[in-house]
Amino acid sequence: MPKNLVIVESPAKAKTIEGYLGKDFKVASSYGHVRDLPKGGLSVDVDNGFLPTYEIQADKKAVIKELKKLAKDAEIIYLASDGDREGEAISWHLKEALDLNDSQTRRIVFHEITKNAIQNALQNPRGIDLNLVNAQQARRVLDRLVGFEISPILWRKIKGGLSAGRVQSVAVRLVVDREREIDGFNSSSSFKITAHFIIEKGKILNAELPKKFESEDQALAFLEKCIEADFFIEKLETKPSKKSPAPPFTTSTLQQEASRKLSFSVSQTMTLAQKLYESGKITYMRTDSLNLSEEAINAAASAITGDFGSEYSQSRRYKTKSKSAQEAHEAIRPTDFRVSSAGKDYNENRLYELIWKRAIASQISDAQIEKTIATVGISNNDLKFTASGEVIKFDGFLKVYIESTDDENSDEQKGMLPPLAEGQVLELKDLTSRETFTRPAPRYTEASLVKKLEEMGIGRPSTYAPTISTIQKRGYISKETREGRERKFIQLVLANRGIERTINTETTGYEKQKLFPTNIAMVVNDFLVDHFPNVVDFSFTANVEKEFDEIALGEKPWDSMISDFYSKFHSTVEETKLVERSEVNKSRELGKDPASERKVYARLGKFGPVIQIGESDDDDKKFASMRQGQFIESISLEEALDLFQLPRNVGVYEEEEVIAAIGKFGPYVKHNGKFYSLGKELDPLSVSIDEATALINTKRTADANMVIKAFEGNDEIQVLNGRYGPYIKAGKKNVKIPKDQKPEDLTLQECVDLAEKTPEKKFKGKRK
DNA sequence: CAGTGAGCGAGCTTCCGCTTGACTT
Repeated sequence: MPKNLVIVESPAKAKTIEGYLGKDFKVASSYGHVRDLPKGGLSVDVDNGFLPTYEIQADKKAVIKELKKLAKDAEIIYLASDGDREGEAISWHLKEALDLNDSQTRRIVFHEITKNAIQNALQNPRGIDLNLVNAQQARRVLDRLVGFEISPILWRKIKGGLSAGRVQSVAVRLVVDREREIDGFNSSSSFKITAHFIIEKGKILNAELPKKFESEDQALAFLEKCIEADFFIEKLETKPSKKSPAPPFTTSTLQQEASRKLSFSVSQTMTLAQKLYESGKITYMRTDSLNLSEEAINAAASAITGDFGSEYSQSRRYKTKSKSAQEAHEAIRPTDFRVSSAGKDYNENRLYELIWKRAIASQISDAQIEKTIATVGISNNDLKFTASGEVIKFDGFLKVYIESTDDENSDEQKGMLPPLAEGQVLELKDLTSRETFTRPAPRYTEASLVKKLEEMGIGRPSTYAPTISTIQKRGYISKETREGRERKFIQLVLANRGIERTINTETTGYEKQKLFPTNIAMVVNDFLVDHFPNVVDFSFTANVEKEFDEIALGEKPWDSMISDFYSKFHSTVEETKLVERSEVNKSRELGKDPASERKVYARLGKFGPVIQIGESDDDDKKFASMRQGQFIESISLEEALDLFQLPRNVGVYEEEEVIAAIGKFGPYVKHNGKFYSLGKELDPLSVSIDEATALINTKRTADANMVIKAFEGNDEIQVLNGRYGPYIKAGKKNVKIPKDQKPEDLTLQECVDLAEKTPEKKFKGKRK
């Protein structure tokens, strides 16, 4: 029987550590926090020193029972939860819940999972730091007070089930503010000049004018002057430069890169990383630390030297910039740098590879680059073109990893310039002036919102993914892909001494998986900004964090900090209860309906944003739901009136009426009881009877062709032609047909075999 | 795969931060 019990937070960690310690140690896990404020009510005694009531969480009863049993058999119990505020509190709650006495209890902390670090920690035990525990308690109580006092006001004034909180309300505010910024953005255009020069046979020099022209006339004047001009290399500069690798991943940077490079959602990244962690492939994935253990740095150096040569090895130690970082873990890295590929499936594999590359690159030498800038003079003008190129002299870390950016305007990789000499005369091939438009700040993606929150010190690595999903579940934010619209731009091209003007089109505003606020988010946000400006202030978290730090240092009692906050906060809560519902959910008057001469309003109705024609006390007032992407604050009268044209009678086909409308799944036409989706090209307001019948007929032929093969005596299994190609339908299972198989040649047995080989599909949809 | 929208009242919803599985269309 082991005489020592070590309790850590994570079971995977427990397993690893048990391997490091001898027979005298049993290592168990608490699975995170074990006690919390009860779910049901406030459970904070605001009249009595804010005394919290704690209870063992329902899902931790079994854990506590097991830990109690282990503790009874042990002489010494080491509480080894993380060394941060939350970890200290976990140790204290464990001590309370397990009824441990001081003499048998030790508190130990380690920052990396290595044999040395753990043995070192065991040699240096201490007691529980109650100041740190109190700082956590203050954090917990503050969040409960804010969340549980504001949310019920939202239920009464706006809609049931809504929520507000220190973290989520700021996240929503960021998205709402950005949407309004985009809505109010006035795009202006200017003219950018690029030139192609012929150097020698086949070699072309691309150059651009650093100055943009404000108007087409100015651009045209420049081009006209260039007809008579000579061009020459005025200056050639070569500068050595270097590039350094990015530090290894933290939770937030991993989420960002996996989003940009692999198109993973924030929660998908975390689920995959969790699997890699549990199978021992990577270190802990919820961390804000850039630190690598000495052992890891040495292991990386030896892997790099072995794979690429010693000139590629450059050990680096990174310091975490963010103040809020709590450094309880290492950065995210592979547990074994020699393994460049791991994971149980395609996506685990891709995520592992990303982590491996980033971590190993952080320990590889800088890339040495030679940058060349050529200045092209114009004989009859003081303006100059520039052309730049770079040559990689030593690739260094670029051999394995290139970081991506969110910046949509960032230059693609620059190539090498053709051989040039100062004074060299250039032959102009063509010169283009293209109208370009200024763009507003981009909408957030899940990952870029996490990045922003982290920069502001709001939220923690363990909560980024849940926060992003909460604000979507509450109906504040939706993640959408939206088609862009076409925009015309002017282009002037000078070639062969003549200038040609064309008007071309480009697509703008295409948004892929971006975050859009809903009307409810706007109403809730405005309410919070009006009445609780301090709580949704972008620096609220940073301010209270400073106070939590003071509590942790023993410089301030936790309950007086909470009391200072609460007295003002709670009186605001009481005042706010008196605010009228109609004051919070204002209806906006859009104008008059020309048909009925009645007023038109936009407001948040019981079932969502709605347009209303007629006064609220009219018996025959009319309603229409607003469409996605329409906002109460910005919808025009014209757009609003359009909504009343649906459902619309498109015409008659085969003696049956064709109706166009918008349903739950988007715009559709209905004919003879069947629905046909209109897709993105056709608008239900303008779709013609010809377009509608064409759609009905294509869908019919597709239906007729759907069954490729059926088997006699077995109606469970069929070979079908689906949207993504042929597939086998075996009961409820859909099985893709391998490329080397012809669908029409499949036998029943082959279908059965393929179906059996395919694992049950995991559910990926929304939970009810 | 709609059109809904009164007012009353009971009883429900909610926070953030630590952890994993169990569960569902």
